[in-house]
Amino acid sequence: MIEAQHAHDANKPHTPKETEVFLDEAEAIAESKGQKLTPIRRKVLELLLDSREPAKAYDLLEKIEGYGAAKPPTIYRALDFLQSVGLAHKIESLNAYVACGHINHEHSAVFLICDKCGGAEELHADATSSALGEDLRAAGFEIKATTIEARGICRDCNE
Amino acid sequence: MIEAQHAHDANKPHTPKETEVFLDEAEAIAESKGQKLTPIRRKVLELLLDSREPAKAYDLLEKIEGYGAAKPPTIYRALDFLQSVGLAHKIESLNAYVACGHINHEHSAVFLICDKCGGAEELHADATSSALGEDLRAAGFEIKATTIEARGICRDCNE
DNA sequence: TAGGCAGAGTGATAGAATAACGCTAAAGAA
DNA sequence: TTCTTTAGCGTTATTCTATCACTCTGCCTA
Repeated sequence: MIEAQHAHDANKPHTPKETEVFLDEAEAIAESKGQKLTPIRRKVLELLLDSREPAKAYDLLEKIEGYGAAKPPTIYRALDFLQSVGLAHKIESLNAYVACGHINHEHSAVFLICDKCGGAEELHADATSSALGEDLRAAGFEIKATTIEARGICRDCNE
Repeated sequence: MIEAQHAHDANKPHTPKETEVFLDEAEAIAESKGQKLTPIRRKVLELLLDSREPAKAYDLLEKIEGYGAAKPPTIYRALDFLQSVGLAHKIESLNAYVACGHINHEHSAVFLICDKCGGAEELHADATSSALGEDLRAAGFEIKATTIEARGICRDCNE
């Protein structure tokens, strides 16, 4: 098992150094799953990490441009890959993407989306997850994946 | 308070009669909020009720056609209205819409989306809702709305 | 009656995502 | 090594989802 206990806090800006460390961890994680973090995938993940807010696919498209004018499928393929190995999430209610802040957790994450600052915090909400699992089992539903998102005002914006 | 305890089960097909009764209830609900269930809004709600699966906006567009060729804004305005008065929900992970099956609940609904039959059951998951409220309070987050959706296989399809 | 406004029509466009194809280069088999 | 396969990416086009900006109408109210 790869140890990817990374230093940075997903909700704070990070230094270039931290980002690079994280990207190297991500590469190791991908390889531990027999997958490759190609330059494009790495670049997209880097953009997600650098973004203070959930990133839209077409914004990534523009930002990656200096790199070699990317077209939509390029971005979407990279995003699909990152999601498939657990390095990124899609926030359905925003049609936007974030780097995963909790590598190594078999998580069903909860996202707290602040309507004021536009940020999205990834919360590891154990009570919610287990309650949901319970409610769904009771309903006879076999879970494959869950999406939990909350809109509101975050702690910082409420001060 | 209007009593809108309606007879039909949201996950079973309903008779035209049931649909009409429900639409009349819906009209009363809208009016109790100082809003009007105009013919277009009523028609869109009717289409949602008649649909066995979550309905896509552009499918509604086609179905409403005999009615007077509608354009996208017409549908989206009707859907926005229905959501605003709690008569419909958007399922974010499908970009599709359903009539609300639990009128009169101040609910944060949970949707169980079956990958096999394509249906979406609206579940009143109390344990989950309160756990989520708890987790979010603990995180200092002020909730305005929540989206909870599960993908998987429903009870019926598992038999 | 005049004014204001919500609702709806309409054409255009923005934004999100995928289809379908071909090319290349690296990995695996012979 | 050489052949074969396949994953990844480039490219064009298209589909699907949603909103903008403007107009018109009919209702309510002053």
